[in-house]
Amino acid sequence: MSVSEIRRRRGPRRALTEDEILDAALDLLDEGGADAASIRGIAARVGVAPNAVYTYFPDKAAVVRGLVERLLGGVDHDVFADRARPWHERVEALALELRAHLSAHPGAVPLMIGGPMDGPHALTLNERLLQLLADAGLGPADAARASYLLIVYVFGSIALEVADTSRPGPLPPEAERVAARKAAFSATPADDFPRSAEAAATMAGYVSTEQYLWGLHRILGGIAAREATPEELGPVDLRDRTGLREAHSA
Amino acid sequence: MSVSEIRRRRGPRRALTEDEILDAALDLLDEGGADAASIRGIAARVGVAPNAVYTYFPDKAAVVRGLVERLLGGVDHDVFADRARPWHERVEALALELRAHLSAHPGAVPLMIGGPMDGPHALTLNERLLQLLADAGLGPADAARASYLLIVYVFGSIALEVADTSRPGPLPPEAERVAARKAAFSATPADDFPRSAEAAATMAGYVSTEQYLWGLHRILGGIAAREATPEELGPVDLRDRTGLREAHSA
DNA sequence: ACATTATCTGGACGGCGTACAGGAGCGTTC
DNA sequence: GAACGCTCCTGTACGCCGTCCAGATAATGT
Repeated sequence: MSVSEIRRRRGPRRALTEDEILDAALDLLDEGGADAASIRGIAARVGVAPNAVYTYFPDKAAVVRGLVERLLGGVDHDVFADRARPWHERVEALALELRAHLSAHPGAVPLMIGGPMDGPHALTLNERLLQLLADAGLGPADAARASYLLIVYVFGSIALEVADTSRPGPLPPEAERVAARKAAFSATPADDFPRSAEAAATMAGYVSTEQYLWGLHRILGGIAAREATPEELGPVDLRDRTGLREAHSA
Repeated sequence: MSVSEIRRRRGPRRALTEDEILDAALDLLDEGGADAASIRGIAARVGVAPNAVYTYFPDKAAVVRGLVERLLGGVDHDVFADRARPWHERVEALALELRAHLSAHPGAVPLMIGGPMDGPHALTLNERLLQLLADAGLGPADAARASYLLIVYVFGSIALEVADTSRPGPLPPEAERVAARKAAFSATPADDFPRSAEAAATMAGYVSTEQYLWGLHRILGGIAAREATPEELGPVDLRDRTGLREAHSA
């Protein structure tokens, strides 16, 4: 301490740091959901006027980007760094670590999928995953597609889970969520949706982490099978209407 | 036409219908993104005062729910209804139909994953998918988990894709999106992220629909393998920190 | 000491979702 | 047919949001 920081700026000393602002934003996010993390709320929490925040971030989107970056930076890389373990165990460890880490701040999940994740921490995470898949013996193309698949599953799964319990505040414990889900689904008319009702009754015995891992294991199995027999993509009728709309122009 | 509708309400005739409001909301969504679909904007487009909308919907969330329901209701069920075809082809047809349908309104994707999809059309879709998986020979529990896995993949994949090109308006054609992606990724410093850069270079040759199908095929393969050898879930270290937080209370 | 520049403030603008009160249209009931 | 009562739409307003502008203040470079 007491190390006098060299100050390059000319004006008065800053009252805060970017990190303090992100801390306040994260607290508000955890307490009151995404709506509570407003510029004015953040400013009030750190004790400055609302527009003082614009000294540190150019606009709210930058604050959100910083928040996402901070959260992704907190992911523990050690739990899947051991290259001696089988690759699917390492992927599973990564998936569980990410899930645990992101579920601790459910309000941030919509912010993540709301914009591109291209910050340095996001890229680092992607890089680690690609390295992991390369260790597993996948070629560059398959590794890239497999990482995309895994990322979609991990983030999509958490996003859907958060969406189902979208009240602000921390996620309730898993048992409670399962119970609420059971109640909600069993309220669906079994006459109109017999299989949904049956599925609800069956699924109620499974905690959602187990369900999460089931899907992850199917994906890992599919990737492993692809690795074993790398046949080409079958003849598929690509009917991407999105691309067709502006065809024949230009 | 000219069928005089019986009017049960006592007051003056309604100037609009719920559908007109949803039409206007969808138009605004397509033109200007999620932000443009405001209550005031919708009201202006249909030519009423902003609060007149509250005659038809109790609040904005209800409008959004109606919008999501309308979009899900527009999914063509015929493309995967043929029970004579192999089940994985039917799932693929469903996935492609959903992708094409939702990509036509990218602004709506954040609205879908922003809240639970529990409307009648959403349940119908889930019901069809469960039926499809039951036709494939999966038991109720596996069918439920497999449908969850597929739904996560389809919606998560579209959501991430939309997030990467989050400017309002319709999605650009696929070739353009791939080019933009290539440019963005190749701008990542190859020194810090060598594998990401390599992946970007490799992936640039693949259109995103192909990538989408690659992941889908891995999932289908994983499900099929599970169907063939239904071994139990392996011994997995469940470390759900979410559930642990409130343990030992109550 | 002076000029320069970064920082924070009060105030304001336009937009949002939405609540409240009032007036006008229309079916119901005497 | 006239009065009633319900329904719809409007004007207005409140509190919130993100963000900009002008001004005061504090620190640095010269």
